[in-house]
Amino acid sequence: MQISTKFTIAIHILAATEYFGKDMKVTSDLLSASIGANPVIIRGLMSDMKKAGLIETKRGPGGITITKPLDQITFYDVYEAVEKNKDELFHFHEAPNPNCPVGHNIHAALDDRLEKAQKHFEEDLKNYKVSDVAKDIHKLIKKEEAS
Amino acid sequence: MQISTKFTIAIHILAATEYFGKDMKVTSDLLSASIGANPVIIRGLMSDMKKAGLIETKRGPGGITITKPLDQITFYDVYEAVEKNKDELFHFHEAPNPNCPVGHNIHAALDDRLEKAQKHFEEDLKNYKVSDVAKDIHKLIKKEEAS
DNA sequence: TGCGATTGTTATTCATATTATTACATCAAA
DNA sequence: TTTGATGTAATAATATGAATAACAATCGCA
Repeated sequence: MQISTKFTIAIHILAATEYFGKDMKVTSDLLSASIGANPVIIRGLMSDMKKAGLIETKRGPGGITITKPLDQITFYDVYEAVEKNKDELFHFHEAPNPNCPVGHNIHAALDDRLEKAQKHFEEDLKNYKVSDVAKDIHKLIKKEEAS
Repeated sequence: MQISTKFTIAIHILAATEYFGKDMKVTSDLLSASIGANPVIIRGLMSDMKKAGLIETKRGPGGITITKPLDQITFYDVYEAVEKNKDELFHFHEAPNPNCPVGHNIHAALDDRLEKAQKHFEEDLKNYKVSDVAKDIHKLIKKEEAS
């Protein structure tokens, strides 16, 4: 029961692109090295985020460009872009017995509440900006360099 | 990426026990039939909920007894009792590169925010009471019987 | 005391989802 | 047209979830 690594990897992609993008070309191979995940996974996430309008990619010359300022990208944007099965955070058991009065009605009694909880979770994700993560990384790196 | 069926099954167990408990002995086999899941799974969840103090069980004579009034059991109590890996809702990729400044600091920059989002999710689950589900089931069954 | 019923628990298998890997087509720019 | 990157499919490896079988442990009752 965990949200897949795709989510944290995608945020890592954005943060690393912001950090390295000024100085060098950011490719799936470079990101793969920073993240420690397979380049194909990175490319898949790049593709997902491209479809969601968060980044631009180019073949050949390669490299990622972030299309929106990071302070306009929330955790929810990333979550929505890359996570599968996000439509149903809760997983209902398949076959409650239709001949049992409880089994027959459990769905109706539960679904609204689960949807509400899921909605609240998603809304909360909108409160975290990727730019804040990027800022913290800059700070942490500066602190390291100073010491 | 889904919360396992354990959670909804556990709520089903409580609701069915409340509904049937007055009239008959509620065993893992009975629940298994209502829920459509294997009795061993049910027993495992019974055991988890027993440890969490939500129900009492007995061998031999068998049957579940709910030890707390249902309006004192929230979705969070159930979630906490049965869900594995609930300590880390978000799944970090294992091996960010320690030699990369971003890979090296991504954890520190992200963990607090992920913990906060997780905490909010858990807090929200405390707003839903199992008794409300049970009440709705009673209502729905009565409506069916009337028609 | 011994029997039947039920929970408690382990081990095994099966199914599904996640991640890694290989391979190669596609495309953009020099 | 060559080079270097993305895009994507197919496959394998791994992890997790769930089903199942088997049996020990326990309780109540005759």
